[in-house]
Amino acid sequence: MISFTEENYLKAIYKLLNETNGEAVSTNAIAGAMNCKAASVTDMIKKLSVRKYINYEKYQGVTLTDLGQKTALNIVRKHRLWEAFLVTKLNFKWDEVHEIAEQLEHIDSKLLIERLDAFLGYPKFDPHGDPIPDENGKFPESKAVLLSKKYAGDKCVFTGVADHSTLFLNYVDNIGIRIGDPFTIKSIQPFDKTLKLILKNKKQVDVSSRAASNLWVVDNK
Amino acid sequence: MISFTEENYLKAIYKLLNETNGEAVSTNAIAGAMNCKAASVTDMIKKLSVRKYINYEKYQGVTLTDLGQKTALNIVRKHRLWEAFLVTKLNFKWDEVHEIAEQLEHIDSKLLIERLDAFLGYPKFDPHGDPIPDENGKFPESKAVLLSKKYAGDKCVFTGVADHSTLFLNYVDNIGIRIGDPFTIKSIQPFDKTLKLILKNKKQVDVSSRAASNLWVVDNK
DNA sequence: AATAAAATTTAGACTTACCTAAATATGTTC
DNA sequence: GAACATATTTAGGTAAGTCTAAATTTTATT
Ligand SMILES: [Mn+2]
Ligand SMILES: [Mn+2]
Ligand SMILES: [Mn+2]
Ligand SMILES: [Mn+2]
Repeated sequence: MISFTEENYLKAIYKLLNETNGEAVSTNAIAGAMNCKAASVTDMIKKLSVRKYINYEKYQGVTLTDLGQKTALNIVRKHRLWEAFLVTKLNFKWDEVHEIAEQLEHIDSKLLIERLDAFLGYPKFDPHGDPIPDENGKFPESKAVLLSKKYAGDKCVFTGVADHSTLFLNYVDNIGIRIGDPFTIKSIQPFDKTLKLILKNKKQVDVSSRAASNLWVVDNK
Repeated sequence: MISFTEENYLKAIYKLLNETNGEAVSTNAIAGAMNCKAASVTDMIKKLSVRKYINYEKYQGVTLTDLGQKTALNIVRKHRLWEAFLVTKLNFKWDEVHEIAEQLEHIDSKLLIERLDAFLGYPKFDPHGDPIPDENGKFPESKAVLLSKKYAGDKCVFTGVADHSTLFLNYVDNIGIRIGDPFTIKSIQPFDKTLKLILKNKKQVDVSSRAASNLWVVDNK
């Protein structure tokens, strides 16, 4: 049996490995993510290593084994399915679901997740546009790129956020775009790269370069 | 903050107090319910007593304080709402939900439970016919009595089970009665008190005295 | 290559929730 | 009301997960 704490470490290591593009994750980085001290991390990674969830050599950081990756992806899957449930069935806002999903992701029942997935209609993305891996850990295809990479005249569909903070989510709410909404880039201010967007309701909004680099979009047609 | 373990102790004490009709619950009884040793119970009840969840005097057993009762009822509420969710929304059978609800009952979010309750249409009873207390710990009215107390000729509606074991739940499934079903007691065998029931589909079934004392019913008209 | 700085590990401790074995209190029987 | 049986508590210990402080290794700088 795997404990909540072990699951949280694996999830943290999984996320950090994404940021390092697969480079071994440092003890300090894990301590930062887990909000604990490096000494505690050393204890835990020794244990996870013995249990074959991670590859670990003293002073060299860690990577996930296949078992560790599979386990981490299952937690990510559960987290995102529960977030989808909270938003689509229980009318939560997308900035209210993360904390609750942090708890629900540890519920241990394969059947429950199968049934929940079916109940939700096998969603491919969560309320923040994050892809939901299937039971084998496979992610859905996605051609999303950051809005900051696009050009004036491009027609896009808003598909997700890279920043999950309440501050940013509220900012996006206020702009008036929702996941799935199409828009056109009217112009990009040469000086500071502020984008002027035309939304589907014809309204125009300015989006800072900083904000644009936290918005995922796909081409529209 | 209250731990999962503390919550489980309070729930166990709550259930045992029901069985003793309010008489102080013994250390051994709690150990039996919690599947642990009496010495562990003594440790825990000292702690729960310090935290004002229970009334405890050495060697005299325990009762719940108002805080303890309120806390226990909230766990019962969550347990039963989650069971209702699993059965009515995720198509679980009534004998499959208890273990999962044992986990879900510890999820900590007032808003989640409010939303879940609304999503389910404010159910008053769970899939086993057990009453769901409201957010103030108040139970719905119920006039249910055990089938074993009824007489030949009585018309009843089946409202719940007193025994939650898979064995008994499957037995009830096989008899062919479901919660909410009406039936008439055709006769009661004088020798062993076996009841002969006439179901709504005209089928007749025999129900042993033992089974009848685990079936809750209300009068039908 | 030597030294300084930063990262990591080790050592020793604390808390929670559990255990066994021993001590003590309660209750039951004669 | 002794003596025995049973229930409960106390004493001392373990494992998980955390901490601080000290030791060690790696990395960066001169
Ligand atoms: Mn989240
Ligand atoms: Mn998400
Ligand atoms: Mn149950
Ligand atoms: Mn139930």
